[in-house]
Amino acid sequence: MTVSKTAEKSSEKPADTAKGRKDAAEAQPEALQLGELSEQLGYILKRAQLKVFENFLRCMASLQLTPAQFSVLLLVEKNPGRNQTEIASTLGILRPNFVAMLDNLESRDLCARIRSTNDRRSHILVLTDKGKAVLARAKKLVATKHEARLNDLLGQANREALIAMLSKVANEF
Amino acid sequence: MTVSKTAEKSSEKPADTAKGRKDAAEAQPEALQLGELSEQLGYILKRAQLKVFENFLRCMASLQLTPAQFSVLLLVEKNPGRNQTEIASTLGILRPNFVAMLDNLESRDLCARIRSTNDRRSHILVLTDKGKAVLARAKKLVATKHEARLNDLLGQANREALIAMLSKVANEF
DNA sequence: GATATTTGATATGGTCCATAACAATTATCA
DNA sequence: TGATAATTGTTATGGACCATATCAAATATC
Repeated sequence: MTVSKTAEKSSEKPADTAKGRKDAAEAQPEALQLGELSEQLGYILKRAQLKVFENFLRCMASLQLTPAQFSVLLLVEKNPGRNQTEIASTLGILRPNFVAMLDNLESRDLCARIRSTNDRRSHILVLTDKGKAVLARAKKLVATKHEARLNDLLGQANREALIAMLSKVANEF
Repeated sequence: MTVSKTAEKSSEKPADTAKGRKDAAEAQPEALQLGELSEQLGYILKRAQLKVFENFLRCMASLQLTPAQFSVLLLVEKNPGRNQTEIASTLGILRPNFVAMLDNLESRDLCARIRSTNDRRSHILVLTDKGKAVLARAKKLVATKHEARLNDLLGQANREALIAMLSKVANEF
């Protein structure tokens, strides 16, 4: 389905620099027909997902949190005392790829790895005080600037219906 | 929001090999609490998108078409006589990245680049006969095996509502 | 006709995802 | 108990996808 993440650079200049144009009569850029593409589930899903992630990053610019990082902080907060493998696998992150991610969060003093006394192989993950504070601010930004945008766009009822249907697709498709 | 594409390997073995467990009483894997994550738009969107792409690839296994390749074939069919830049930009693909993609499709004799006589810089894209035939079969597979699955899951009305809302998000978020 | 722009292409780097392999630690069980 | 298997975090590595700079050929602009 394609749809890159190039984002806002839709080059809103008149685009009058098209080619096939002799008179001043036909000056349209002759937009392409999307055709059946505009009803393809995967195509629309990916476009929507890219737009949502873009907006998320803009809303979180002041905290410098990516969607993935935000999800890690949320999950660690809700599940204290879990190790890397448990957190990573719940999020669908492979353990090897989770290492660098945690290195990042830990270097920013947002979370910490603690050697478990029960099983000295594993690292228990916890949020630092700063991590808790940042997550609290992040939640507010997400709620007021990000999720609220869905209400403005779809309305409360439709927003809930959308989330419900997407969950169903994510779980049962 | 994370959610890798590791797919089906959810390791459905009893997972009884957990740690904190002395008696046979408490043998649950103690699933993590998703908490607010399960209502995060981006998280669910990405999960749903990965599932849909997975299913798309399975449905198209016999034709070896990725979602991106399918979208290119669809767009070229609906817009004959367009060049690489036009097709690529409509799909949100950057021109440099579109080259290898076309090399692939052309090597499989699904589409062809034709030097334009009007503007000898550009390559007009067309589907080959084989490309048209493959696309026709692909459409049928997508309709019967892929998109039909949404109806089975949500019902016709909800399916249309979901597509409409996702389009709105993709265009106006 | 000199300069700028466009098109397809190459080279390159970044990010994310996936697999193999390893040391340290723990579990299994003969 | 002790040999073997499994688990945890980690490193190394490769692939797929995305983005930028740059280039030659062709065209547009002035």
